[in-house]
Amino acid sequence: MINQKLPRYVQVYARLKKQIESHSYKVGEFLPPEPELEKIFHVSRTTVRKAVEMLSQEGLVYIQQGRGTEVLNVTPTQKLQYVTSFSETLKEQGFQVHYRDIEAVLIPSPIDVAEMLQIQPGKPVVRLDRVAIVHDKPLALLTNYLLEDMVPNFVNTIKKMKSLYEFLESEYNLVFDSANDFITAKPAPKDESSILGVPDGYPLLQVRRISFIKTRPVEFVLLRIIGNKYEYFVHTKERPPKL
Amino acid sequence: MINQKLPRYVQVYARLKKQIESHSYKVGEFLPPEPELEKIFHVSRTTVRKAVEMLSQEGLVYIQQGRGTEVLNVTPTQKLQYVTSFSETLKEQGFQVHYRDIEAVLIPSPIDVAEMLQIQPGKPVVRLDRVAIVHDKPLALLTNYLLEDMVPNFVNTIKKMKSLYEFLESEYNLVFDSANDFITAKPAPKDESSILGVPDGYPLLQVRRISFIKTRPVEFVLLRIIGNKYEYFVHTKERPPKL
DNA sequence: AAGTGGTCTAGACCACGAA
DNA sequence: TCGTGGTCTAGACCACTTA
Repeated sequence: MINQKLPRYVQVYARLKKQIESHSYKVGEFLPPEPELEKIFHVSRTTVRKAVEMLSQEGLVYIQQGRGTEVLNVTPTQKLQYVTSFSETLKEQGFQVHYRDIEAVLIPSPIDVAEMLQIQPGKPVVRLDRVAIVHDKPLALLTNYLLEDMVPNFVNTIKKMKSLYEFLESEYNLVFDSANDFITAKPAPKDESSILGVPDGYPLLQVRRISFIKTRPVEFVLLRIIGNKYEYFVHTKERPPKL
Repeated sequence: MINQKLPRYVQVYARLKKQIESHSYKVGEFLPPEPELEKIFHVSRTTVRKAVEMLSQEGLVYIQQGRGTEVLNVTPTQKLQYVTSFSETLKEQGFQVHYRDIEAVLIPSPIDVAEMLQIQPGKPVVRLDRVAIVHDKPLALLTNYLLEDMVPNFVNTIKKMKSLYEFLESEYNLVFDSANDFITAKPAPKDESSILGVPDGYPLLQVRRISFIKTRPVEFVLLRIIGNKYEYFVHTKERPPKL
């Protein structure tokens, strides 16, 4: 076993997940009842329940009191409720992305960016501009602002990079814990439309993202995607209990 | 107590939430440690932890091993990670919405709708069209498709209705458990632009929603919102463990 | 070293769904 | 009625943060 140090409930979760994805447990069937799972994995009820709960959170199973835990069909778009980068999302959907016209500069933070990142205006940030290319055509413009002290010497090291988030993790050991996205539609201004190769005023899907490490905002992203070429997927869950 | 029948962890959750929202526990402060909470509420550790976990899921607190559980600042936009209707979302943000040109018809399901709802094409569905009005101006077009057998006699009963979801709950005892949204930007076609009062081809934020009860799709919604007049908010969380 | 949250157990009883 | 998942307890030990 590679993951000897992982908590038991994670191990149970992983093994169940593998069996679901390999169709050892087929869609529409039920998982073994919890007392069975206790015996199978030699763990307590609590541990079993936490593992199954994780599967449920991911949308892999549907738990019903009195009936059992049903295996659901996993659509590939279903997994995107976690913090992922634009390029990872596209890769999931089978598109090869690369970036052109990459440019990184160290600048004093503009007011709006400073506000988003909850820092003093003028505090240095790295601004990274890129054009996302899919099938040899521009799909989107990306502008990232990163706190300079989180990514020292960033500007000189980024020349080739497939995914920013993978780069940040490998080079700086930075992983975002959560993110807030604000999505809207807007007409493409002249400079953006010319780069993207669409008519002036063409609809763009604009995403403003603030990324957090613990509770601290460390990145602000402005994404402008050609409308009708990309869909943003969101899964929403049941409400919290009414009181 | 009104909620005598609720599980204890929900009661603990509710009381903690109330204290956070009334600033009895201030932003940046820490909740009492879990052993303290056990004593305060006279419950076991498990129960305390489940309650705190719920607060964390809602983004009200940030739990840190070895440090404590920190109270976070709650922005009003932060609560929208649950299934809500368009009008409820707008109301949260302080906008008064009402609907005009409400029209409901019983029709055989078109192919694309049938596909979304996983039913036979032609199976009867209720189609509901509305124009959402804010500040006396059109903001969005809404088209809902509902399985006919879920909402018998719907067409004759909807004349006045503030929120469809509230209506469905009170009249038919229908509450959606989850929903999938697909968001994109598209140019307004002629018929839609004239109703919305925007130029032909103006950017619209389009949301396609499939709503579920248990695992069964029961509603398909097509939302077309005037770009730049509305922001769709999404909070994404940490990833599941790497295996 | 002390105190926090994280994991885990064994066992009990309750609530719901199907037969 | 029986078997399922849901709630809850008391207690133990581990892992992390801070001092």
